[in-house]
Amino acid sequence: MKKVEDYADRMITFSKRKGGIFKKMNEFVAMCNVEVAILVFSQAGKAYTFAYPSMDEVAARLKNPWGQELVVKDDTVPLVEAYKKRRIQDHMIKMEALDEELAQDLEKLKLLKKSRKEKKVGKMWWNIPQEGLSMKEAQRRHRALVELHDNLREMFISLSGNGGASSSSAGSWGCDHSSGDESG
Amino acid sequence: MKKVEDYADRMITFSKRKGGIFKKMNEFVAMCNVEVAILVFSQAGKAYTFAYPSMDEVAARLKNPWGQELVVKDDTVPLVEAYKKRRIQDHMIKMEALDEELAQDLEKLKLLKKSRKEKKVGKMWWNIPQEGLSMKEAQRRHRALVELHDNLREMFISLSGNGGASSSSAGSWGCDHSSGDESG
DNA sequence: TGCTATCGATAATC
DNA sequence: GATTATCGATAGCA
Repeated sequence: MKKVEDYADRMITFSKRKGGIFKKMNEFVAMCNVEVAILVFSQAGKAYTFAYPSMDEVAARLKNPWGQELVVKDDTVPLVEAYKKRRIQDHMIKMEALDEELAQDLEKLKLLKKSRKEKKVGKMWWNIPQEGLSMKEAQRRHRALVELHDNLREMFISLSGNGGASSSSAGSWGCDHSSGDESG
Repeated sequence: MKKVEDYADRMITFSKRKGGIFKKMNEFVAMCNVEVAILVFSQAGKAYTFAYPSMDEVAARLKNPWGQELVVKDDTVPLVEAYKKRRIQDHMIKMEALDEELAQDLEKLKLLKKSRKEKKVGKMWWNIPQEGLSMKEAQRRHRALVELHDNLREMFISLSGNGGASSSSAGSWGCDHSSGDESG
């Protein structure tokens, strides 16, 4: 959609649409029982807010969420299929190589877990940057974990006989990210 | 407007409407050159946000409007702060959960390696699934891992510098509850 | 601002 | 999750 070039027209459009949006928000809030806070700045620097029940309440909800449960989808299905035994010889060889890598992964992960468990997670989450857990370390940690899972992946792929290639480091799977999903 | 009583129906409505709002907000932002931040809590206590250009930018605008013509409530600033903290906490919780899963994986792998040295290799392969490691599970975990990493990366960027990487167009939606507040 | 044709969003249904 | 009829939102105008 195109930007409204004329300033006066844009203000009119802004006014109208803002009304529509706020009205719509009222409907949504009424229908779905959510709490919401909206903050809008027009080009004039004027602020408009919409909040239910109130800005304070919504902010408080952030600090004290009543549903702290993290939802992890589990599509795990009871295994599975017949494995192609004739490939076993090949896979055994690969497994030998995996042994070494796994040993390394184990060490990496141990260190990572150890250093983090010593600090209570709940108490330091906003101190992370100060704690020295830098971006670099996060990346290193990620790499270690991904390596481990890549090894796992290849192992399973080989075992189940599905085609599969890459083995290096970065995630090569389908990595769709859905930010928020509630109706699953 | 009536509240949707049935939970399942409400979730569907929520899903659809959040899409609509998301789209509409994009139009709004594009047409009228406004800055906007939306924060919504679903009934599950899950937070969804829409921000343009970013939460930080909008929050900053509160402190530094080039035309401070309007009196703005003070509680909107803690709102953004709380929002940041909440996001970090969510990620840490996810990380904890992942740790548990990874620890389990590691145990199983240890057993695998161990028993492989003791027994003859040939017997182990098709027993892996029964050991509790499934392909789907590994995939799921890997996806979670990659997603987590993305979140962490964003988190660190947001915390360390004021990079201001926003959810700009994609990101979040939400809806629910009644009544509202309009200033304008 | 109020009115209206048009367009888009949604609810219902599959 | 997709399709569609209906209803609401909006752009354009006075």
